[in-house]
Amino acid sequence: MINRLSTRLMNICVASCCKARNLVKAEAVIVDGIRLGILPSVTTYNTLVDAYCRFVGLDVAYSIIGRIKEAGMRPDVVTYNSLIAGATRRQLLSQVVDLFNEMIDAGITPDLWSYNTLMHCFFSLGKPDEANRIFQDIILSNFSPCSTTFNIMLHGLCKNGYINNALMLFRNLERHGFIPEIVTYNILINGLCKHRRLGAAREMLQELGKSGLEPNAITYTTVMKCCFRSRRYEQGLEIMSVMRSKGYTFDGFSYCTVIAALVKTGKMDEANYYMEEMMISGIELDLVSYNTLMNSYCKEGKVEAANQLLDELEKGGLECDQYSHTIIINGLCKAGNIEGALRHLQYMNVIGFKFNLVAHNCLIDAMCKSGQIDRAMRFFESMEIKDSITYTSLVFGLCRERRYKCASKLLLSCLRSGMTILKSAKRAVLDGLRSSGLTNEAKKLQSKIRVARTYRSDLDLLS
DNA sequence: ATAGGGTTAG
Repeated sequence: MINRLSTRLMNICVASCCKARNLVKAEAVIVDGIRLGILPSVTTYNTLVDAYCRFVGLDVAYSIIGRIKEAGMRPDVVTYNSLIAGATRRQLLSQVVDLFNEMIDAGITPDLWSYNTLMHCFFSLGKPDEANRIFQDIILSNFSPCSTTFNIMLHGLCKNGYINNALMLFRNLERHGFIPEIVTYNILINGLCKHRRLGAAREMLQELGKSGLEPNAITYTTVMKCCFRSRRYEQGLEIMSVMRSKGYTFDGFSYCTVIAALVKTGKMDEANYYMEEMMISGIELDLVSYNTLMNSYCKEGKVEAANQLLDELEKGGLECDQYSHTIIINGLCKAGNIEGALRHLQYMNVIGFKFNLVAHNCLIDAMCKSGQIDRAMRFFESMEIKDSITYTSLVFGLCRERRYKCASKLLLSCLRSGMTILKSAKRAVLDGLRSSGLTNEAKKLQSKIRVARTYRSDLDLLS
């Protein structure tokens, strides 16, 4: 009895060390416990599995299964659920599937948590059909879905472009005996904002108010971000001041939203003010905060400082992502250092990052703006993926060099690939053709643009 | 022990 109580105490200690990301101390607590004759339970190990998954790596977490067996116990459904969640966070589908099978082979029956996580995994990998199959299985099986099941489903539908299906499911929630939570509303408001359905988002916000729930910091940050995205900066900043005056948590997410918007609009004084405030607020800076700071440095031309920050965060145990590197590449481009940017792009490639469209677009634009249009065209040919931003930069670049015929060809191939292009880019080409006496070419281009548009809307109707 | 908001390019 005393020992079991001690085990529970040990679990509380281990959990608190894990929460503080101090895994060395967590292990030390276990060693000390064993010395005193207190044996860890599966729960103790499960706590470790989750922490190793989150903060160290999947392999180390997985190796705990061996330790559980050595201690004469068996891993349980929680052990596997934690590992599956870890693999899901890292988007490792094959490992998720392997773990699932291994769990079943070990005679452990997956529970609702397992299926919820699996569903989330499929959604985050862009496999909505598979996720939906799991959802149907849950509904038809003996499990009763819980609120998380519905929230994961709604979020997954929104993220995969099925906002209308999400709304339909939302309207049917009551039939499933489920009352929307604040999380549910936040998921839908965000989905509507991302699909630029601001009116519907506002209605949802009102509905949230009427339901008796209070919007929280996440709701506010979502709506604020939406304002910035639709270039209503004043309105966004107003929401920020409401948040602050009403005493809502103003955390790293909110700071990054505001700082990025200020940097984007060139309001560097205000951006610096909030950056300073964020840094002295005691909020632990995470990767996204660092990326936001790096981008701000770059905007001021301090690429070296941004690079230092990149080293600093890696020394601090964080791992740079493609945003970090793209921000540096963009910074180098904007500072006119195309060679440096190309070197960094190659470095990204060497350390295992996949093709990054944004980084390539930065380089295309920089080459165009520095008068190296032929180099830009060669670089363009080498790109495995292109989008409307790639084309826009090049079309403007070609117009700047008065190569209107070439610009016209590129414009058409953009439209014919089903992409849209800025109106101002079309106008630059048409005006250019006319001003250089190619009136006939301009007319032809205009009608071809019209044909491309009709064709595109036919495609839209078909899909 | 799973779910919601933040960072890059024309």
